[in-house]
Amino acid sequence: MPELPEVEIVKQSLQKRAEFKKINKVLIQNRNLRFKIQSNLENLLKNKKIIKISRKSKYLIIHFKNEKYLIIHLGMSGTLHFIKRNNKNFQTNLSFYNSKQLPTKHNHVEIFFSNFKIVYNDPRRFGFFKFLISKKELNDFFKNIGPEPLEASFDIIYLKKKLQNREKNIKNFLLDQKFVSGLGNIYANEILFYSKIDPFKKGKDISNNELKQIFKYSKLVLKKAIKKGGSTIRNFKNVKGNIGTFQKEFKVYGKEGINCPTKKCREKIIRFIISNRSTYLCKYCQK
DNA sequence: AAGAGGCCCTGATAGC
DNA sequence: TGCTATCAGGGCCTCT
Repeated sequence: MPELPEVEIVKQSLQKRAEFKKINKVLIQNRNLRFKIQSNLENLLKNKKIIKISRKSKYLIIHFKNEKYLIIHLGMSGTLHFIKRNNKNFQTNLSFYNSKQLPTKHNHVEIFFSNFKIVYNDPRRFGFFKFLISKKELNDFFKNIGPEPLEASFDIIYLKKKLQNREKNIKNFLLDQKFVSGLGNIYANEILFYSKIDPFKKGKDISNNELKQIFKYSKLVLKKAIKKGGSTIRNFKNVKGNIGTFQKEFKVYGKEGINCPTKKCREKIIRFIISNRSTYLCKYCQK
């Protein structure tokens, strides 16, 4: 589910419920995520109090004291579920919770607090958990991650410098986390539609005016998506929490064959594949 | 070095 | 009903 706006929404609800809370116990059902979960993660997290929860691009960062961090990435299909304890006899068993909303399969990690637990579910297992033991490890982890569109360092000068003389098309640039972080396939498509730029256009061919459009709409689209609670598509049954509505505002993503939403434009949205990712555009509006 | 594509994995859906 | 093919919100790795 997660591009920057969706991870931001998850972060906000995590903050509300788990910030300043102590982890009592961790149960790992399946360690084989994108990277194998380290064998001592349960011990590392046991009895640790969460002092802060933040987000960097599509990564969640759980902060503990003495510069210890847990990175959580949701991959393509990762979700976090909050399950309240409803039984005086606290048991580390899924069946002891009112968990009708919880999927029955792929609940890989359970993090127990005194009155609730957080369950990590991920059918495709492209997500991961990684524990970092110093500020330096944290900095190193993010050293190849570029600025988010909403950060100050993402400005016209930066854009121009990065795109000039480059053969790579602008769609791939927007998906390249080293160049700009937090965007994924949905928002890259949407931003290019708003900016009226052909996704196939090479970095070196992007005009100054087009740079301004990318600058403007990458911020605008993300802000609006966050405001709408993110996008919820391909809703997994029984999953609660994914209540975003930005998918209702998609202009081109998933709209193949639909009329272009631009007033007076009579073209239909078409779909191409760029680097194995579906790319939607109006060939009349996007030049 | 830069850029494109393969691949990790499961599930939903479409078409026969 | 049951196959098969295709597609999916990410990103690391390998090849050219």
